[in-house]
Amino acid sequence: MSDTQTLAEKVCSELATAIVRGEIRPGERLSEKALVDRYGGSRAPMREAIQKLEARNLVVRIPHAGARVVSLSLEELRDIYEVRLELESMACRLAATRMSDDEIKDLEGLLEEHARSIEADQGLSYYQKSGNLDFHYRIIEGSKNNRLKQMLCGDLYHIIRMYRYQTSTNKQRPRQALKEHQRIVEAIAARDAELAELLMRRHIQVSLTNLESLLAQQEYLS
Amino acid sequence: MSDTQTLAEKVCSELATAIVRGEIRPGERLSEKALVDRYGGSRAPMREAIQKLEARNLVVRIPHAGARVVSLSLEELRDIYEVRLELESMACRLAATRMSDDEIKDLEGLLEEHARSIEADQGLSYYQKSGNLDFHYRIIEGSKNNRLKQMLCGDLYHIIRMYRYQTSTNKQRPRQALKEHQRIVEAIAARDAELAELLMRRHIQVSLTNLESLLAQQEYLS
DNA sequence: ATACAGAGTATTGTATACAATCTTAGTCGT
DNA sequence: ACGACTAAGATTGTATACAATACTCTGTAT
Repeated sequence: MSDTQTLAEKVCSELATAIVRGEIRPGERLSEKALVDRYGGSRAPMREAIQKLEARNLVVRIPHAGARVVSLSLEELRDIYEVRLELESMACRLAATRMSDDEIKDLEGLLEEHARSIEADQGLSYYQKSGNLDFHYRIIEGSKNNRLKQMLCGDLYHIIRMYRYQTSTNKQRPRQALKEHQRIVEAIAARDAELAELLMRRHIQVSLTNLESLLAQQEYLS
Repeated sequence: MSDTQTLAEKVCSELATAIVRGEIRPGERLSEKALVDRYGGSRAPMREAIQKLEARNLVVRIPHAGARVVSLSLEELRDIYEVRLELESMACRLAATRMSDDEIKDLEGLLEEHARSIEADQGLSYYQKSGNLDFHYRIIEGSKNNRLKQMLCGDLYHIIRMYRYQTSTNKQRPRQALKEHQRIVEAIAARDAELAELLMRRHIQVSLTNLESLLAQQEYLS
């Protein structure tokens, strides 16, 4: 069971990271021939890779006209954030009743690690990069709802990460974010689902609010 | 712009309805050759059709092993209902603030139609079939959130309709459901987002509660 | 009788070739 | 100068052929 991975899957995941990293820009075209030239193989696997990306909402395909990297308007981005806000709050509520004591212990340990990393003031970027995601990911895991997990991690997060430069709020408030994380975990440990949901909602709300103010500015211009 | 629809799309939508109607049963295999024999054409479009179905979560594909119609456990179904409950409640909350007065008027008209149809006691099945869906669809539309609409109508509803025999609750309570619909619309018309969300949540909750009791029974057996 | 191994078949993954559609550049007319 | 039409080129949709993998059935050994 070494490399049973299909070529289409490999190309798909490579393209996905390239898109998320911005190496391929929104609106840019993905021609099948160009992918053949770049990754080798034939058109069939490339086509399949593109379709997989379409399923992840990373590209838009128009019959006979080709595929383009998705290019979201601010309004579409607001829609996504709105849904994410709701689903992740829900996940937090469920996690408060469904996480095992051990999982909660682990989560507390993770936060302590983050705290140390911040105090050392050198893992700041670490905290930003994977730490924040890690925390949210564990909450989602804790919801014990696989469909929810699939929707949040599979569909929404790819796009959110792609446009993460919008979430400039989080950049210089790691301590504040950590505090909020801690209070969320406290609520979960207390099995207080309502409070946990509320705190998570507030925690994510800042990004959404920012986005909405951007939207408002944009409307002034038109 | 007559029949610019691609063969893969045609096969995909035909298969989708066949799956939702139960003509192709959960767990059944979808061989590419069989599809060629049934729908004509060659393997390439059939493959693409299957991939599209996978994107809709109607089939599961395993590399080198083929595709099967998705077969959900009760637990997976619970997950889906849980997410649907949350998202549709959210849609209702948003609709209360975002629907235009005209749209609300239309919605009230729709409910009056349903009422007549029920009193006549002949369109009972009509109410069940498209009427119920129509109501929920309009609320979702009213949320003005296209991503939310896509998730609910595109991904979740296909599967929910596929397993609708589970929602036996709704069968003999059209009057009750209509009442609930009316109160929801009243809340929307009053622009009371919180109440509208709460009422929708309760309205859908019965199905979820049923499912959970089924789950509980199942656990007794194991 | 059951479990395991292996060959053969069937099915999927990939490559290439052809047909249909769109895009683009250029020309013509107003 | 600008817009509509036309034709060449490029790209996608479809068909067919080959390669790689998985499934199945048979036979043997325990």
